[in-house]
Order: sequence, then structure tokens, then C-alpha cells
Amino acid sequence: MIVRQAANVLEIMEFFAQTRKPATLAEIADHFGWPRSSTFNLLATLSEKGYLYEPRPRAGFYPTPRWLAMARLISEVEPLPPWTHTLIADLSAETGETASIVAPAGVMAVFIDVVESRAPIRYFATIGHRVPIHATASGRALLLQYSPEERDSVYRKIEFKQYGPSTPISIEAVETELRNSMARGYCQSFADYSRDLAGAAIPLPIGDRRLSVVVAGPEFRIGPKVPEVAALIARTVDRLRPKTTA
Amino acid sequence: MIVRQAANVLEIMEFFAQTRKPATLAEIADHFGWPRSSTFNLLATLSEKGYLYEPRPRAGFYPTPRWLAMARLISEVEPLPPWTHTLIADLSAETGETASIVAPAGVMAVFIDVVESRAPIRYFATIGHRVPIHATASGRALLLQYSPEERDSVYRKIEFKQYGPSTPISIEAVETELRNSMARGYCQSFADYSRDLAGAAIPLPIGDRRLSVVVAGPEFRIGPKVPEVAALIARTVDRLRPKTTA
DNA sequence: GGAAAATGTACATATACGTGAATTTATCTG
DNA sequence: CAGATAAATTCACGTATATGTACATTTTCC
Repeated sequence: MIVRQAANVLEIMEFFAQTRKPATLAEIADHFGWPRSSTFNLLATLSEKGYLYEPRPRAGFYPTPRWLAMARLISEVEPLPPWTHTLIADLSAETGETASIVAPAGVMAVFIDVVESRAPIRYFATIGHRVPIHATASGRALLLQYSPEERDSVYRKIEFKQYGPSTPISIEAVETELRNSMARGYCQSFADYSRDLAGAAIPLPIGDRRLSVVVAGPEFRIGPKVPEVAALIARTVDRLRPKTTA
Repeated sequence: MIVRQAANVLEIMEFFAQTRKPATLAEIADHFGWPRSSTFNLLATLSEKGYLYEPRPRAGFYPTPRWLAMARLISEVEPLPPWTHTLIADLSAETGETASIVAPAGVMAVFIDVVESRAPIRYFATIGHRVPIHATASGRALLLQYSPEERDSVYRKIEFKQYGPSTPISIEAVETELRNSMARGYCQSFADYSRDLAGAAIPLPIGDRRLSVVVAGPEFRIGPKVPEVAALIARTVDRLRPKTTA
């Protein structure tokens, strides 16, 4: 079950992150198609908790810096080492595609850092973006770091859906693809999950954290170059990863 | 009406900001005394939206960097000029008390930047902290920047409560105190709102934004020094505020 | 290795909560 | 400055939703 008002809080914040300016109750209500009264209650709750204020009289609400203060506290724990951002920045620059660091979240894989391609046609992903762990290059690069038992436990929770023609729709299909990836030296996906999307990924264990790095873009552009891109990822990781850390 | 599940989202995030480590469903449920099933729904919602993930298998949930990315986007609009943070940092260092930048939010005043005292007994305030605009030094320093009509409009919404012995409990009392503050050159409060708390504040208009700066601490310590502290605030603002900006 | 304890998930039901209509307050316009 | 219009706020009701209970799964401990 999805908790509606919890989701609404996130939507409001995303709204402010997009518009980047104060908004009145009416504007917010109209934007989402919410009743004024419900919007009123939500805004009152967020204000009362100190997360919204009114920068100038009658100009509407805007989030307080409290969000930032809280997010900083939360994210300064185990931050990603700085070189991982350099990694995806370099990869994106050299390939012209979108590069990301990915972490596991149950049966999904979450993008925890992203550098987007600047190409007009590109893979649009943001931090927090989620994809099925078994049907994506980045996800499978995570699964490669699991023990067989751990993989089993994940498999049992997966609902296998035919997202695209090549989506693995059984445990055996996933395991086969993992074996192929091992042999190949990297993970790949050709529209396994998203139409027209291809990508290459490799595992990126950091400390005891299981991450992966992926470069993805439109199939027509990146498809033929997947092996080179994979080699580039590996080389770039070698170059940037501090030697002392395993 | 307070929207429970909206508030719960904030509570969860604050919880993570405090503990700074992943937490399992059970831990979160127990901590808040929420039913497991409800907690499950909330966590599922936050996860589905890409705001929580599971850094390592079976180790529980933790917020994704998406919070940080969103908060950054939101807060990089009209950020406070850097010298305002220097201002409260200097004030806190020199006085040993807590110094803050405050903004209006209806009948309340919100702390939008805070440098805390390091004294064991101190005014504990965080960004997002809210106090009544009419019953605090910082709030009245905001009201001084309003037109009489705007003040009236605020007054009509205030519920006058006797927070302490000196709380102004009528519009006239507030207006009188504002006139005194004008004459005095700064705003002050002696336990008008919080027991044992005294403070000095002055208006701090920046561009078209109405802010104030306040230094506050325990009455026994800061009380006798309020005039000096007020003078220090004024001097420090003069020193730090760029001359070009009015 | 097997039983017990803890954790995670599903579902029906009663109730807290979101909503539409009404009221009040603010803003615009001639 | 009034009258009109729009926005903000309140409130009582009916329904969407949080919860208690039951079941499944995983982990711990002996």
C-alpha cells in the first residue's frame, strides 16, 4: 500500500526543487489538482514542523534550509569517496552518455550518483531513480557481488515481467546472464528493461558496500560500442581507485 | 488539522539525521511506537519514490542521496549571502551564546541559520525552529520592518497567550514594545516566550527580504549584558555587510 | 541441525482523515 | 472607497486508509 500523504510530501518538495521559487497555496493546489483544503492541511503540517516558511508576506511558501541541514547530516555518513564522482564525470565526458553509481535496494537498484549526458537524446536518470536489479546491467553488476544464497533470497521476491524482448523472465535466465557477464568481464543490457536503452556496467565494491558503475544511453548510439565502453569503465576505475583500498 | 503521515515522513528523516545509520523496519516501528504494518507501508512508499534504500542486505534502510540533491536544488535559490553566516559565527564566538538569522512565517518566526553556543547550558535552537513573532526579540525585529497595515494583518491571526510573566498579551502591548525597541535601537526579550531565556535582536533587511539577527542565551548569563550584546550585533553587522547593498 | 524468536508481509475492518461546501479574509478594479 | 472577485480557512461527513491479527520468512541460539 502506498501512503498517499507521505508521497505528497515528496511531491511538494520535488515541485519546489523544480520551480525554485515560492508558491502560494492556490498554485500548489492547482498544480497537483489537489483540493484547496487538503493542500492547506499539508502546508500547515509542513510549516508547523519548520520545513516551510513564507519568505515575504503574501508571496507564498518555500522550504526552509532545514531540509538542507537534515540532508547534510544524513549524507555525511559514509559518503561516497570523491573519486567515484570523478569516475562518472570522466566516463560521461568521454562517452557523451549518462554515467551513474548504483546501489542495491531489495529487488531494485537505486542510482545514488549520476552525471547526465549533455546530448539532446539521452538517458534521463536522477539520483534516487530505481530499476529492477535483475533486468539491468547495473543491477546485475550488483548481483554478481552476492553469494548464491543471497541471490536466491532476492530472486524469490522478484516478480518477473517481460519489460522488453530480451528481459530475463526466470531465475535460470538471470543466472545464465550472470555467468555470461562473468565470462565477458562486464554486464550489459540491451533494452532488457527500458525501451531503446543499452548500457554497460561493472561491479564496484567499496569497503563492504556493494555498488556498481554503469554507462547507459540510447541503443542506436551506445549499442555497438558497449564492449569499448565497458573497457573504458574498467580502465577508468583502475586509474582513479586508490591503490590501498581493495 | 495535522496530516499524520506527512509528519511521519519528517519524523523518520529526523530519526535518520540523529542516528546516522541504517535502521530496520522493526527498529523504526519500535522507536516511534508505530505498528509494524503501518511502518511497512511508510517505508515502502519512501523506498518506491527513491528516497530510501538498503545499503547492504538485511542491514535496514537508509535515505538515498536524493534528499541531499533535492535540498541543494531548493536551497541554492536566494541563498543567504555568506557574510550572514560569518556574522552569527562571529557573534556566537564573541558572546559565547547562540546566534541566529530569523525569517517570518505568518505569526511565527523561523530560524533559517543558527550557530550554537558551546556552553553546557545554552539556548538550544536548530534551523527550522519556530517561535511566536510577537513574543520574541527576533520576531519583533521582523515586525519592525512591516508596514502598520501588514502588522495589523498579522496581529489579527495571533492567539495571545501568556507564555511568561512579561509576554505581551495584546496588540497594544506589542505595539508599545515595538515603539520602545525603536527608541532603544534594538529588540530584547526576557523570558517573553521561553522560560529563563533572554535575547537581543536587530532587523536585518537583505534585498527585499526581511530578516533579523538574534543572540540569545540563559537569562542569568546574558540578561545584564543585553545592551552590550545589542551594540556588538550592530557593530558586527556594520563591519560585515557589504557597503554596496543597502 | 532443529526449534524458537524475531522480522517482514498480507488482508479485512473500524476509524481517522481528506474532501466539498460554506464562511471568512484579502485583493483587485472602476 | 465600495463592490466584486479571488484566496484562505473552517467544519461535518463519508470514504480511503492505518491498524490488529494472522501468516510467512529469516535469523538466532542451543
